[in-house]
Amino acid sequence: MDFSIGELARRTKVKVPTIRYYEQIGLLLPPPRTEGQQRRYDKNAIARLAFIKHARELGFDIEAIRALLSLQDNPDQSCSVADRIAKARLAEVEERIVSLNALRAELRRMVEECASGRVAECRVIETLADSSHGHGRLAET
Amino acid sequence: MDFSIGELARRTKVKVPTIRYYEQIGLLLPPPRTEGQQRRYDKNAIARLAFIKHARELGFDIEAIRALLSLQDNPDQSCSVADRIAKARLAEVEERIVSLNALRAELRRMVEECASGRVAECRVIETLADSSHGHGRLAET
DNA sequence: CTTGAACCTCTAGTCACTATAGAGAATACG
DNA sequence: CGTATTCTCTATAGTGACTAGAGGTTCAAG
Repeated sequence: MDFSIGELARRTKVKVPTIRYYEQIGLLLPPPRTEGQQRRYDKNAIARLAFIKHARELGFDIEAIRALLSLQDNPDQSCSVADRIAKARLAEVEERIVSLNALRAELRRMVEECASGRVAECRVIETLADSSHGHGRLAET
Repeated sequence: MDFSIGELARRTKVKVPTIRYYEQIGLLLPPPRTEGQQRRYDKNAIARLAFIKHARELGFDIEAIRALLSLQDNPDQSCSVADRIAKARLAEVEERIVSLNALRAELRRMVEECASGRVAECRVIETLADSSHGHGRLAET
């Protein structure tokens, strides 16, 4: 019925050091320990960790997840906070897609125009050296 | 003809500490100093820093930029290395766009289905808690 | 009982900066 | 020339979300 951190890692596909890290920053409660101080988990831990994992995959940051978890723990509250967090994340993602599309366009142009000759006439290098590019923060990746 | 680090920062829109950082990691050569040990730059520094800035905006990492700069410094080499670096970056960006599109779809579904009632029946929280989601690393943002 | 995989804590490293502190240098104005 | 303001200097630490490593302990199988 209860199992080790390695088993939890296997079942959730979250790495062992990451689980310990989540405990350290307070996303996971410290579980009971064996006499030898090894952590023992139950299926509630799987559910909570799966929640965290899924939220991370969707790009929510730790603070957002902390808020979402506390909502999950208090199901009588209004869900407007959850809604707001999700909408904010959606807006970020949409903005990001726009700038990555611009990025892709410029990279494609660069690559297509490269004649694979000498650097002296390379469009890749030339494009980078060209200072007439006004875009703000395109990348951040 | 020569100017301070603050002036270079203003002209390239790269922050002063970032310029010093680039010097520290060897992307920019240490410039001459005044008697009082303040850095003095010329227009070559503007060009090089603009190159770096543009490459960063396109999401090239420091190591890639180091390679691109060394190509720029030796224009007789083949440009196939530059081509390869740019293509690799393009591939990264395209992969990223694909996963962000999947992300956007899931977030939209979440947000649309949220009836803004109690958390107990909130689709946002429910979706996150649902462990039947097999996508690998979607986000990383 | 012995082996060896899995576990423990703690510290430091990743990336590309950004922030802060405390001190000295340069410039504008009166 | 004095002084006030702004700029610059170095050095160190912090960011987010982990990941890697050292060095030691515990557990379960055989």
